[in-house]
Amino acid sequence: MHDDLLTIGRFARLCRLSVKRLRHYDDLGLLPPDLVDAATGYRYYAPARVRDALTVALLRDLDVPLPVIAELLAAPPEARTGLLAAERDRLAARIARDTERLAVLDRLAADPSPAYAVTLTAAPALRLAVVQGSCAAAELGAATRARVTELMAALAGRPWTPPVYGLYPLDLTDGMTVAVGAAVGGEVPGTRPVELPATAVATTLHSGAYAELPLAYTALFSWIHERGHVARGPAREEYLVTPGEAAPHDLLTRLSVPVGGSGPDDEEKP
Amino acid sequence: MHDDLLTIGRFARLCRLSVKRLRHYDDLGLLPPDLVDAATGYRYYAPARVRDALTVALLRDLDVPLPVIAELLAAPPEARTGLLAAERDRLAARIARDTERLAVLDRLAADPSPAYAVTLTAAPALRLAVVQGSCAAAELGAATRARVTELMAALAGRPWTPPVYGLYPLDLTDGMTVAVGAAVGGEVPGTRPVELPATAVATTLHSGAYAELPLAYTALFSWIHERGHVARGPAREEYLVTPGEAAPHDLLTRLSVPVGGSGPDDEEKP
DNA sequence: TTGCTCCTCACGTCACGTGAGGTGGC
DNA sequence: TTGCTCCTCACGTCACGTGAGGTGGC
Repeated sequence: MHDDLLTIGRFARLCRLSVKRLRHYDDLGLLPPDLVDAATGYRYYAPARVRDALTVALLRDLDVPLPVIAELLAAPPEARTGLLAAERDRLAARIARDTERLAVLDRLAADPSPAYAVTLTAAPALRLAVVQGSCAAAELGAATRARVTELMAALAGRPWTPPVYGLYPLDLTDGMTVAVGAAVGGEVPGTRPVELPATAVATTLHSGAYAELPLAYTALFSWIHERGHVARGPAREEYLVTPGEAAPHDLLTRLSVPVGGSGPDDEEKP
Repeated sequence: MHDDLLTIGRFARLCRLSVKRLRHYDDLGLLPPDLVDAATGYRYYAPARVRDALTVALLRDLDVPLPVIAELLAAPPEARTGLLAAERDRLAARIARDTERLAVLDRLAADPSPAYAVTLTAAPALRLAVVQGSCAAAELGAATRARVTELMAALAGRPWTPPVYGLYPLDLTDGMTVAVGAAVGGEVPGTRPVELPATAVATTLHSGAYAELPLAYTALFSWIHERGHVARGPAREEYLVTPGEAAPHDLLTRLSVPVGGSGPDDEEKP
C-alpha cells in the first residue's frame, strides 16, 4: 500500500531519529511526512526524504538549533555557508567560555575554600590614559585583551609607568564598559584621560590565570559586605605580572574595590 | 527596621543576582531569607548571607546545576572537592564533545554539501582478531582510541596485515559495542576471533579527521536508502592513513556498510 | 500623593522523553 | 486473537525571564 512510502517507525530507524522526534519535526513543519492518512492520521515518508532527515539528525548532533536547521534546509546552497559559519562561531565562543570555566572549576576542586587575604587601604589618586569599549559579560576576557593591545599601540615609544590598570563596573552586564589604562605624563593620542580620586579600597592579590579572577572577586565582595562596607565602582585591577612575563599560573594581579562614603550608588546602611 | 537585615533588592545588588533568581532560590530552599514578614511576605536577608549568595552566583556562572550547588553548600568542606571534581569532569567532557562538533561544523561551513563518491562493491570475508568494549555514543572517539591501543599491545611482536578495522553498530546508542581488530594468522591472546562473511557493501572514502566522519556516514546512508538498499550492521571502517602517519587533516578512512539480503534487521521493502 | 519596591500567580523558553489511554493492521 | 505499531493529548525537564495585577512604605 501507499506505493514505496515508509511508516514512521521504519523511517525513524533509517534516519537514526526517534519516532517522537519525527512527530515533533512534523508539528514544527520542519520535516513533514509525504502523506498523512486522513482516516487514521498515520504518517508516511518517501525514501527520498531520508537525506533531509539524516541532515537534520547530523545538525542536531552538532547542537544546531531547530530554527537554524529549518533555515538551512530552505536556503539556497550559496546561503548555507553563512548560516553554518555563524553556528561555528557560536560553538567556538561556547568552547572558549567553557574553557575559562574549567580553569575556575579546576582551581576550586583543588581548593574548595580559597583563602584570599583582604585588607582595607588608602589608594592614591590616579591619572590614567585609557582606551575603553563595551562588551558582553561573557566576552570580558577577550575584550580586555583587545583593549590592552590598543593601549600598547597608543603608548608605543612613550614613557609610561607600570602597571597597566583595568577598570570594571561592579555589575558585569552585557553592554558594560571596560577601560584599560596606564599612568603617563600628559596627553596621549588615541587615549582619553581619566582621573581616579583617592579613596579607601578593599584590596587583595590574585595569583594565577585571569580566568580564575571570579574566585578572587567572590572572596573580596564577601569580605566587604560581611563587614558592612559599601562597594563602589569601578573596580580596579593592576596587572603586576602579565602574560608577557610569566606563564598563566604565575600571573599576579591586584584587585581593589573602592568602599565606603555615600554617593549615587547608595548601597549604604542607614 | 528589622535590625541589619537587607531587602531583597538591596541584597540582590550586593550578590550580582536578580531578585527573580533570589525568589527562585527561596522556592527551592537553596537560599532562604533570614526573615519573612508574615503580614506582607517581604523577604529580608542578613549580610552574613552574602557569602553563600556570592558562592551560588559564582557556581551558576560556572554552569554548575542548582541541585549540585545545594549539595555543595550543605556538604562538609572535605566532601566538596569530590563534588567539584565531578563537575570539572562533566565540563571537560562537554568541551571535548564540542571540539569534535566544531571540527564538523568547520568542514561543513567550508563545503555545505560535501560530495562523497559511493560505490557498491563486493567485500571479501574477513577473519579478524578483535578487542571490544561498550561505550556511550558521545564517547565513541575516545573508546575507539582506547581499543586501538589495547589491540596494538596485544599484537606487539606478531605479524599482522594492515589496515586496522573498526566495527560499529548502525545505531549509535549509549551502551553500544565498539570492536577494533586486524587480520592475523591464528589466535592472539587478549583478542577474540571474529568472522565477517563476504557481503555486498556500499563504500566511500573519507579524508580528514575522525571527528568529521559523521559527514561521510550521512552521505553514505543517504546514498544507500535513496537507492532502496537495506543497510546492515556492523559498519566497517578501515584506517588506511592513521594519526601515527599523518596530520588529522590528511587521515584516510574507508567506510563500508553491508547492504541487501534479508535477515534479522529486516529493513527491507516488501 | 508619587514613585519605587515588593508580592504572587501564570506562562514562555528548548527539544524533546515519558507516560496515559486508545486505535489500526496483519 | 495476539502483539506490534500507530495515534493524540498532557505533563515534565532546567533555570530562570517576562509580564499581569496588585500591595506596602516613605
